[in-house]
Amino acid sequence: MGEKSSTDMIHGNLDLLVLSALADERKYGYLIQQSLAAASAGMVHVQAGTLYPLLHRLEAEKLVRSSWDHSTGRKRKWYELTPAGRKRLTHQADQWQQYAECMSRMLRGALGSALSPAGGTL
Amino acid sequence: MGEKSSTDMIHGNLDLLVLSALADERKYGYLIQQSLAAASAGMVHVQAGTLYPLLHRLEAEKLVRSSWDHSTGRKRKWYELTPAGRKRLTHQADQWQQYAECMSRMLRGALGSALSPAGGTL
DNA sequence: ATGATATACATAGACAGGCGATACATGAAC
DNA sequence: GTTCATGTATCGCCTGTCTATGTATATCAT
Repeated sequence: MGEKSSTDMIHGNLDLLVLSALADERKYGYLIQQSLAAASAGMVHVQAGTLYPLLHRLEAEKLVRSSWDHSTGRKRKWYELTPAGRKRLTHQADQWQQYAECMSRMLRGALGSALSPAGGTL
Repeated sequence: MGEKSSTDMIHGNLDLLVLSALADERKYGYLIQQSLAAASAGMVHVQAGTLYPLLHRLEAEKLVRSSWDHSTGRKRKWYELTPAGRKRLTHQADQWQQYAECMSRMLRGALGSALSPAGGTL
């Protein structure tokens, strides 16, 4: 019930993930969704209702730019990183790394105690 | 100023951090605040307006239990993990670890490309 | 051909977590 | 006696994510 899906931890890092998905090549929304799912081995499911507004926001912030492709039957909106977006990607990835290491350190310490609690409540 | 503070990434993991702060010994709110800041070398600043409601929520979920101490001049509300809380801590820490590794893998891949972009836009 | 499913984009409303502001009370320092 | 650190608490706001819904085309099985 109270279980939080792993996608819950994503909060605040979705920008980063989407940016990272665009690092190697331009992609359209649906493709970003698929490639994130693939790259994360199914851990990351970005909902369409989350992704598209997010993409619009990134574009408004000039971190990505888009162009429509009507040549195929299904219209696709291709997104690519702007230089600013690429810069943001590296910066934010770096920040995340620092944060993750910090968390790991803290959790390692706590888990040591968790296995042998002071109160001996177990 | 679209800069997000590192505390922004905390979203959804604050429960976990607070739980971890209580792993080794019982603490009261203000002390949790201080010890998290110390353990994270200043990276994690839990606001009072965030912490206390969170603590109440954890207690409602039976993950922690509290008791007032009026013996000193300043009244303090001491919190300690329940067995359920300890279980949640280990479980959630494990989940986080998996998630973090996943993120790291994805970012490493992306950053490789970020330094040598396909479009050569740099 | 008809209907189900996958592709593809989009918006709207609800919800929850975290933040800033504010409040109040005690103890210590000056 | 006033200022600062301690200590707990609530409220309203913002933002990010989710669910539900809507539209339209391509593909595949029946």
